[in-house]
Order: sequence, then structure tokens, then C-alpha cells
Amino acid sequence: MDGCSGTSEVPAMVVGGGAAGTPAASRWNPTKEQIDMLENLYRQGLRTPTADQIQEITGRLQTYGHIEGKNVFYWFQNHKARQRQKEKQDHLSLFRQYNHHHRHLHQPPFVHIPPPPNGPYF
Amino acid sequence: MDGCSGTSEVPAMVVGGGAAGTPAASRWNPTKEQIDMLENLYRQGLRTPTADQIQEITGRLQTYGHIEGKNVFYWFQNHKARQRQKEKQDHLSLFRQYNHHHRHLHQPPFVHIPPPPNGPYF
DNA sequence: AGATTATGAATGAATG
DNA sequence: CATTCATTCATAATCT
Repeated sequence: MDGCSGTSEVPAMVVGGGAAGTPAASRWNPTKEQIDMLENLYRQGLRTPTADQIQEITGRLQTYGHIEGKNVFYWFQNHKARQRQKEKQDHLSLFRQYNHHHRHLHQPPFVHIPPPPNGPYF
Repeated sequence: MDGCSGTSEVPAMVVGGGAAGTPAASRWNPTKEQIDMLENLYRQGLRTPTADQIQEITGRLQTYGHIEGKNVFYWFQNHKARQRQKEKQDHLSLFRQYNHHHRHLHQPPFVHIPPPPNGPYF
């Protein structure tokens, strides 16, 4: 939970000694096969896999290299988010004076004005 | 996929007033002290603080920086949820993805909130 | 080598 | 309490 706000960040202890053979990855680096498979799943419509699906996928991808459940989880989160962001960018750059793409943005007639959890709490 | 680089900065609807100097934090950025204290409370067994407790905690944390009740509320929600997910992920691999014996962390009726090191009180 | 880009990771906020 | 979205930070990859 640090994110990075604190400027006084203790430099993470990079695992792995000076041993040359062990890169000691600080973060997961997917192999081509893994990416290919993940993108394939995404293409097939999978957007936010459930815990079970993540488990399943992780297990299969482990044959191509080290990978954990959270990596799969983050991959889908990021991929989806950035795909969405791309679309936003596209529409922002060249605003079509014609009909703008819909994008099911269901907006209730009058949206709730974020009255934060004032409900039972404050 | 950019993310943060300043290729084409898309200024979202930053709420900040026209005032220049104000960083206009769009979202709460906890300080180290605040996080430390929150984690400490969590360690002591506090999981879902009541409205009163939230108020109390918020008041104390305000000495370290700007913070609102909803931030405290959300922090506990998120921390608990993510701690749970972590445990799930750590113990994946083998069977028993379901129905793990969860420890009953009984929440004490009143949690002692340690006063700040140099608090305004004595 | 340093700058830039792509993307993994983290977390605040919100909704169901 | 779970699930999801958005934004940001950190860093591997890549380019120049």
C-alpha cells in the first residue's frame, strides 16, 4: 500500500543475488505464448474472469512459464481498461459531427449525485 | 496505451477550481502516517468501523493531512477485501479453493485508538 | 546512454 | 461484502 505517494520510498529489495543465472524478476513478464493465449481469450469475449476461471487459466499458462493468479487478474483488468481508454481517445481526437458512436452508456434520467455513503454511516 | 506519459494529456474533468496553485487532489492521497495508523487499527482487529469509530478515526488522522470520513470508510472496505483476496491467491494451487476455515476475528466492542505521538492532547 | 513507450501492479472510489 | 472501474505509479521494453 504505498503506491508511490511517499517520496521517501524505500527501494525495493530486488530479489536475487548476484547470481547471473537468475534474473530474479521483480514483476511478471509474460511470454509470447501466454500473451497470445490471453488475447485469444479476450477476443473470445472474456472480459472479467471469475476466480475459478482465473485459476483455470493460470494453471494452463503455467506450462509456458511462471505465472500467478493475480497476473491473470491484472492482465484482464488492464487490457480491458486500456481498450476502453483507447476508444475514448479515438472519439476525443476526431469528433464526428455525424452520429457519435453509442457505447451503451446507460444514463438514468437523473443520475445520482454521488452522495457518498451518507447512508447508514455518517 | 499510454497511461501517464504526457503524449496528449487528456485533462479529465479535474475538479480543481481555476486556481492555479492548488493541486486539486482528485482523490485522497493518504500519508505514510495515516496508512500506518489505519493498518495498525486493522491489526488490532478493526474491520468494519461504525459511524462513530469512523468519525473518531477521521478526526485523529486529520492532524496528518486532509482526510474525510468516506476515505476511512472506503479504506477499511478495500483493505479487508484485498486482504481476503490475497489469502485466496496465496493458497491457491491445491484443492480447497472454497470453504477455507476462516478465522473469526472478533471485533472488540471498542477499539483503543492510540493517540498520535505528539497529539494535541497532553 | 538517456528518453520514450508499453504495460504490470496498486489502490481509491464506487456500485450491486 | 463482492465486484468493477478509473487513475496512477513503477518498471521492463524499446527507440533514438
